[in-house]
Amino acid sequence: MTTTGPRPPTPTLEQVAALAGVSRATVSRVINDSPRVSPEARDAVHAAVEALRYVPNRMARSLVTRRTDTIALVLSESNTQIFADPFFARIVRGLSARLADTELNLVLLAARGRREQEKVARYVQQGHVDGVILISLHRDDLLPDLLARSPVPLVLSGRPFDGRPVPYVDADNVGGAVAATSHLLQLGRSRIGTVAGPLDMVAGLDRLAGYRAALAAAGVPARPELVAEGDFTEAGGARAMARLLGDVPDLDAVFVASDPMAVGALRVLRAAGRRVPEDVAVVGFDDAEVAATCDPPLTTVAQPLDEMTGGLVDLLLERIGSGGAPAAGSRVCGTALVRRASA
Amino acid sequence: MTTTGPRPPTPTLEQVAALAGVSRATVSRVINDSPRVSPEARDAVHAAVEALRYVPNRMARSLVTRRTDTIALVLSESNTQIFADPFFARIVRGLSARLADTELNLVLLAARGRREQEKVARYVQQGHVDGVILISLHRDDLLPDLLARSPVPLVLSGRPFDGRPVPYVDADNVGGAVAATSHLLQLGRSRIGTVAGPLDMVAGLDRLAGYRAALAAAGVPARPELVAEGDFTEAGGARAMARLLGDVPDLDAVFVASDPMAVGALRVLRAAGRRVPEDVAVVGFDDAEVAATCDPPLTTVAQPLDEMTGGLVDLLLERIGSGGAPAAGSRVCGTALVRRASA
DNA sequence: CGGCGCGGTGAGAACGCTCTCACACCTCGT
DNA sequence: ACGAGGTGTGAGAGCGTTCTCACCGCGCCG
Repeated sequence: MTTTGPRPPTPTLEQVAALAGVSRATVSRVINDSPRVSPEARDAVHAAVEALRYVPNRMARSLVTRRTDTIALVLSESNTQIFADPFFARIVRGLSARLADTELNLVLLAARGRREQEKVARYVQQGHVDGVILISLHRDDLLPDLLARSPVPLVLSGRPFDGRPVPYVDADNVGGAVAATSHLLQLGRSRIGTVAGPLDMVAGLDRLAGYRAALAAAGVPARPELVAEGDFTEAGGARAMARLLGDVPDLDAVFVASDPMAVGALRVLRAAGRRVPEDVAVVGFDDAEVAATCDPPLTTVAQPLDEMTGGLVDLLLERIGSGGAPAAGSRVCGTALVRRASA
Repeated sequence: MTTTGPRPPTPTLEQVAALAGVSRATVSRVINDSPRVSPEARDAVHAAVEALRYVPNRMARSLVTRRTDTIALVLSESNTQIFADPFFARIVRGLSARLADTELNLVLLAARGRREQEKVARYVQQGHVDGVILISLHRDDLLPDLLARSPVPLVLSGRPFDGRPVPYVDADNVGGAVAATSHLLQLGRSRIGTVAGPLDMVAGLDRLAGYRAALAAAGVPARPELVAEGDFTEAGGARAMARLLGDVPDLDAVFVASDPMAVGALRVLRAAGRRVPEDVAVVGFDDAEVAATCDPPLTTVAQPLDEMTGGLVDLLLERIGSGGAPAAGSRVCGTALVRRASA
């Protein structure tokens, strides 16, 4: 008969020890598989664990070890757009995969708006996690400061705004944008526009800077009307493309700062009767899955995502291991132009 | 000079007490603002907390209170598609908002593949969270069983497959689909197809059942070629629509089981030269943001998301409060047809 | 044959908090 | 004037782990 009432008490180490006929210490040794245990004791303990369905209490363990074996991926976004970005999904997948055969757990914390950011900061400060990976940073984001205040190791996905001493992993956004734009120049295009990312994010800024640098290096004069700001979403890319096309009807190429935006741009170009790449050549950024499947397949700048997620985790673990040691070791990963049909 | 080395020791209650000239117990009372503390003591403690930048250690607290003030939203998905679904983003937003002015924290746990599911189950069992909300259930999902095994309260977003005694909150998918399909019938359409959701999910199944029920009630014979299965994504919707159009060229209406799929369907219809709603009337499901902005604006079935997320939280808190008490109180929320231009 | 090392074990002290008591003090009412 | 009742406080016992020690018995070398 199932009785209503308080939770059934979960078994403790003590009870396992009693059942196995050994001491708490021995059970603890078995659980953490220390070598110094006789096979008999080990078997007895395993049997008792099995019988009692014993699961260690993490709170108690963490209290003494001062580790939680959990790291947080914090997304600081005012809207929930970020979820929709395939880049984000790939980061999550990459991190999970990287942590798959470790003891470490990954939790996602979403913080939109000041109150939630403070709540997340508190969560971290209270010691729920061993380290934090912070993603999707905007210029006025409070979270880096809030988190830097606590002793919990922090690494950033993407270079921070002001040169604060927080280690990070980033793609070479400038280099990638230069490669993309140079490619369009080599194609003989001269009226090259760009759909930039949000300019309150470093990735948006850097990709725009790369675009400008490539043009400048080729001696092409900068024309402000060739730049339209997007927000990394497909809809935003479409809007920006429409603006560009309106202002510069004879546009013959465009560098779009993310693949979702490029998909939106392609749609607008087609609707406007422009052929891609004949009339307008298009290069994207990210090498998202959609880049290979859209029509026409998108020439784009690939980021080494596995290397980046791996770097993020390595950096974080290193800092955790060293007790929050020196803030060195940031990494910028090279990008590669992937040629497809659109340019 | 910043020295390399182990973490600076975080202050403890003891130290705050010493500085404030009171006992641990009093500090604890102030922290948990119990009424039985004199103003002087309260001020002294607050000052000490401030001075030491004291933050309570959650592990220690949880060890004795047996609460973590954290609940988990677990997404069980083999791919990371779910992130891209605006429905998911709205759930997260709704839950966060609902928890905003409580002490409760929300963490997201992603589990794709068996190993990650087991890892998530272990995380929950070890006592990291007070309760779990499980979302995006497929038929063969292990997680409900894995989680039901632990004493941690669980509620489902969406009705479970077999009638297991787990409380849930769901939209009236059947009713919504009936309303959508009936609407198309009332428009005088007779060759009504459907782009169904994945048939290993209850929402997919129920919406298809509603479509069939409405047709049957109207005496319209069922034609298998009028049903194409999608996967709730835009690309999947486009594929399914293309299939449908190929098999049934004289289709005059379609009920699409999610708005992202409907957007894909609209694109395919336009590419095929069909006017919406003149040639083919389209009804979606979800009332996602995109439904209002796409072209033409989408007639769709709205789910009361705030009610649903609220219900989820209420149900869970109730069970947490009662120590995992009876599995009653599941809730099915009514839906409403939102008329726009597409049908 | 006595010590020495070593593998296996258990007793007990932390870890940082909450919470139950018991106690001191300070009104009141009679 | 004296107990009853309330208010603020502190001592101390846990919560379920880990980890340091000390201990025991054994084989081995000198």
